[in-house]
Amino acid sequence: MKQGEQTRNKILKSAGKLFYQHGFHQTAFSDIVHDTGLSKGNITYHFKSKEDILNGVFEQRIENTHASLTNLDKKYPDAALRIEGFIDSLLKGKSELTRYGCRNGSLAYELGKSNNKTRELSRQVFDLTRHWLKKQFLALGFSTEQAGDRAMELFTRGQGICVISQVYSDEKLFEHEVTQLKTLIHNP
Amino acid sequence: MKQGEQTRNKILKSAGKLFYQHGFHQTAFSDIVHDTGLSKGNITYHFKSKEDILNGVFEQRIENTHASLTNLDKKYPDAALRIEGFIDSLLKGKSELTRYGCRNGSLAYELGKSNNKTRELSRQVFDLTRHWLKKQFLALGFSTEQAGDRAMELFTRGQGICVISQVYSDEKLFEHEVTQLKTLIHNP
DNA sequence: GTCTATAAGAAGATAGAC
DNA sequence: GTCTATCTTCTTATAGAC
Repeated sequence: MKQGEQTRNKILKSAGKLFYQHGFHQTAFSDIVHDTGLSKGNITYHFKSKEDILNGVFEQRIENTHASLTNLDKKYPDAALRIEGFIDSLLKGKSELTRYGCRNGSLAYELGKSNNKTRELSRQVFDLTRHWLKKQFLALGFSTEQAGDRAMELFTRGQGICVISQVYSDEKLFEHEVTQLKTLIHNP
Repeated sequence: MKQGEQTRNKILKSAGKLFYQHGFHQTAFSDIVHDTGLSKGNITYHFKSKEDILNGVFEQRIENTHASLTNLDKKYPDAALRIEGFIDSLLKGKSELTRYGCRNGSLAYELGKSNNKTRELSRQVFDLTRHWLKKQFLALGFSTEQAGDRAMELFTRGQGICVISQVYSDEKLFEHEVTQLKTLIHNP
């Protein structure tokens, strides 16, 4: 990896973390400067504005989400196990998810009200997971309509759980609600 | 109503709308000045800081939520009808809810990451609805545990639907998902 | 590519007149 | 109670040296 590319990734990683943990508007340019240890000028060289960094973060997340889902496909041969693996990955991240909410959902919710570009990018990230889930439910034998409904229910409940358990700062609540999502795999 | 109180309410109404439609950090003090038609000095006379306005908005929402739920109690004699009335009120607000998300959830999600006071106030608003829902499910004959689970499921799904349908800017999606919440009233 | 220094603007909070 | 005017700080963006 060239040095420029390395710096670029460092900025995106740092900004992605800060936007997630504090929100976009509560993250100042100078926060990214501090966190990366780079100079303001250097960051500006790679990204012409804060919004430009945001777009880069989203692109990175599209890649990461795609990689995670592909990883589940490789790890588990069976659709039921894949969905279970997906839910388990939520459980594994319960501490972060309870504290800061969903990486994508919280950012989308903060910025989607006004920023169309962000809403479009959020949609792309969401679609990756939503379509993957639908595919798994189809493989389980559900009809197209049913599979779409199941995927959407699992998805919306996941998002809602993140909102609620963050407000209540309650990991037990998170765990209980997310575990219940597994009933969606089998019940008719 | 005294003039001071009138002005105070005017500020809260305006700020509540702006915080909801644009988010807290994307609403500047000057936006509230413009929207109310009042002077900056006058607003500062009633609220010593922007965060003070925020707290006022939350107090107002606690009152409004309480009033809405009491209203449902008066309007419908039966628990099933009350829950249905609750869900119908969501459907009635679909345009706003799809565009800006949940009044309380979106603000809670934006600010809950860092602001403890806000998280505490959000919790109070959430609890009102959550406990009310649980009470209705208890009246329907569910066990304490089941009623709590139902209330929480209805609540989290509602929140999740708001996040998702905002990202997709899709009222049809909102309507479809919210309507499905009615199955929670009867199914075992 | 990376740095320091600075500009230009917006934000929230304050002071004092009426 | 309500206004105008000002202060201070923070935030983003830019310019130019190395």
